[in-house]
Amino acid sequence: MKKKITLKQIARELEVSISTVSKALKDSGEISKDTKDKIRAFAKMSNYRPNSIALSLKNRQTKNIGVIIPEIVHHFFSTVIKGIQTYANTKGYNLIICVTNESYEKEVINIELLANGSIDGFILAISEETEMKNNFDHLKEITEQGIPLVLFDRVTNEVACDKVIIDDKVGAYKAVKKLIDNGNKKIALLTTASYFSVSKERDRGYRQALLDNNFEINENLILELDHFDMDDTPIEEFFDKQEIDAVLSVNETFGIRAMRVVQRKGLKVPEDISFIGFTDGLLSRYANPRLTTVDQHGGRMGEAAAEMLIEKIESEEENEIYRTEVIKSTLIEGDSTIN
Amino acid sequence: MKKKITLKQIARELEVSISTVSKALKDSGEISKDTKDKIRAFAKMSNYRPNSIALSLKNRQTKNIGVIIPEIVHHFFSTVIKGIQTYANTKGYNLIICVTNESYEKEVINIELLANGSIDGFILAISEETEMKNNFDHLKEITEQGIPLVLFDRVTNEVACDKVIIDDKVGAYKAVKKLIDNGNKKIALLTTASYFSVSKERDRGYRQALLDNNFEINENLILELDHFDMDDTPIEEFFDKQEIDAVLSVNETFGIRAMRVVQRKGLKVPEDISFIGFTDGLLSRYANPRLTTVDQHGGRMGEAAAEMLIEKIESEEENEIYRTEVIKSTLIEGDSTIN
DNA sequence: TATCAACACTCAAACGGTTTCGTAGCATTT
DNA sequence: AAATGCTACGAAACCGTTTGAGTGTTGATA
Repeated sequence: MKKKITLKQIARELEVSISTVSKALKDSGEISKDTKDKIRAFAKMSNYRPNSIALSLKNRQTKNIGVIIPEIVHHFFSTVIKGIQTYANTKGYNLIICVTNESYEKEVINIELLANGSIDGFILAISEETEMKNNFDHLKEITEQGIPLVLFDRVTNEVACDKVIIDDKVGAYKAVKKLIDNGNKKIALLTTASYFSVSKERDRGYRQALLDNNFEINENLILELDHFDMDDTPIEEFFDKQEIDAVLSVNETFGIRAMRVVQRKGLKVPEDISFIGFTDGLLSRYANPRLTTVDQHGGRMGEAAAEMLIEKIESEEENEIYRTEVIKSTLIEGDSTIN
Repeated sequence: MKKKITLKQIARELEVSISTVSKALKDSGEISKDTKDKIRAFAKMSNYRPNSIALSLKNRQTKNIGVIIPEIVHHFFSTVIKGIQTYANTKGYNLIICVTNESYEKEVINIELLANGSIDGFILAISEETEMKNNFDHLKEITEQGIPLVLFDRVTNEVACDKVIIDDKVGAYKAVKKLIDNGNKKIALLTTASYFSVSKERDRGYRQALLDNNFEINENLILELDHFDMDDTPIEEFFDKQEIDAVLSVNETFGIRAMRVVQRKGLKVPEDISFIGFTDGLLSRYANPRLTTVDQHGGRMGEAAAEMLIEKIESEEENEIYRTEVIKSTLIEGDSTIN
């Protein structure tokens, strides 16, 4: 087993000083060609690579980005990570990824763990529990410490930092508009509990589109579901108690599940009832029929977030100007709506 | 903005030496109670946390694990990551995740980038291109440098290290056995190009099961597909040219796509034709009918890999004894087979 | 009254690099 | 011959922490 070689060892071996070795490898003009060649040959032979920890300590930068997300087995979030990776890699940054499992405590712990010099900045989507508690002190603290932070998707106004979101409201609006234009009258909304920032925006878009088109808002047409409850009974009851001709779902799974429920009831999609979901993931793509969706462009969000963060990290001045970038959502026409 | 505070600053502020501060915070017996109390109070007040980079340099351990995977927007791999996280977190390790996009070059680069002291060990699934090239020098190199390495899922015998795999062959065998027991006669296999280690094993299990039950192996019943080709024509032709009453697919997507093709042809699943896929992901769960699958237990694989790696990292002796842990796959009965 | 241990600290080296400054040795200028 | 300028290298500080060795003061012991 050949251990990692250091400058010191090279220096001793070649009987020069450590600084000479360092300078030679950096192609400094201070070192003669002969010495340089000798040192470089030896370094190459012994496969020398500078220790990145030592560099981090010296330069006070780690070239690591802390990415904190609520869930990883999740199409949208993994897409965002991919986007972050793509951009970060071109800039020489690595990703330290922590999953909070939607827990407030884990979010706090992970942030504290990384804020001690392990990373140059954070990219984070707020966990459900944190949104519920509405407590963002841990985030304020890192910004106060001067650690750059970019929030994406699940954001809050409480914290002054860069943000990347999609136009959830507009996305929902466009979806409902399409359903209305197709002649649908009873348009339902499948959503999650109302304290989630994204659901809230989508809910707003839904209502706005209805109002703008002279529809009345019927609260009976709005069904709140729980992520973790896999029981379809509430969905069945919802569709049993009233006639519905179109559905907007704030995510993929509710949409797919509802589609199955109505299909089992013998309805045809999209002839009898139309569906539009959020998130253009695998589920939507492989659904039968292919679900029409509002694409959130997770990849682009990730890239945007990474770009904003790295810009902040590498800029000298401490400007306190924060931007919020809005990624445009797109309606992807599948076969669950009439096109 | 309050910058991170260091031992040196505390020392200056309290007019003691750096070592006194350090020792006081570590509750050393060398320091008097009075001084200790004073220092600890100040440290707490100023929210002191030791710089983890400095500690890494000193202790020559980073408490970071490098995880290198071919793809992240992928149910199986993200499940594995989750498993790794779960175990690693309990041991105080963080994850640095790199995605190779199935590229050999990216695999090499990412390994080199992290092998310079950034991580204490690697968990890795070999990229497709690397499997194709059959070149594992970069992996051999890190083991030679004494950096612990655990390979999972996509492994090779060329590299001496710990491994975690599932019993792909047995999984496929059990699946085919079930199809045979259900009375099916024409059992097809949907697979990928043959140089992928996992496909190879699943192929073997398929053949073995057939042979053991006195079936002839008919190469016409085996269809090789490309991941990235979304065109269903080859699948359609495959099912057009012959009668098939059961299908084993080496992944989810081929299975779901084939199921849709035959459903469009008017066949009923599972009455007319049965399907079993590998990977129990969202797609299978939300498919219509719910796909019967061979569950690979990605989470357990991840946990096992993390456990093996951390054990190696934290063990003093350099034993050259390597284990291969085999995770048992389970047949999850959905509605795409007769149960 | 020396001697010695205990106490409560400080010093300095080390981890592996980078970088500023200093200087020995030589050649060139005046 | 003295002053100057280059070249090519070394010494040392620094990043933030740990830790073994060293030190000055006190009180007890022989």
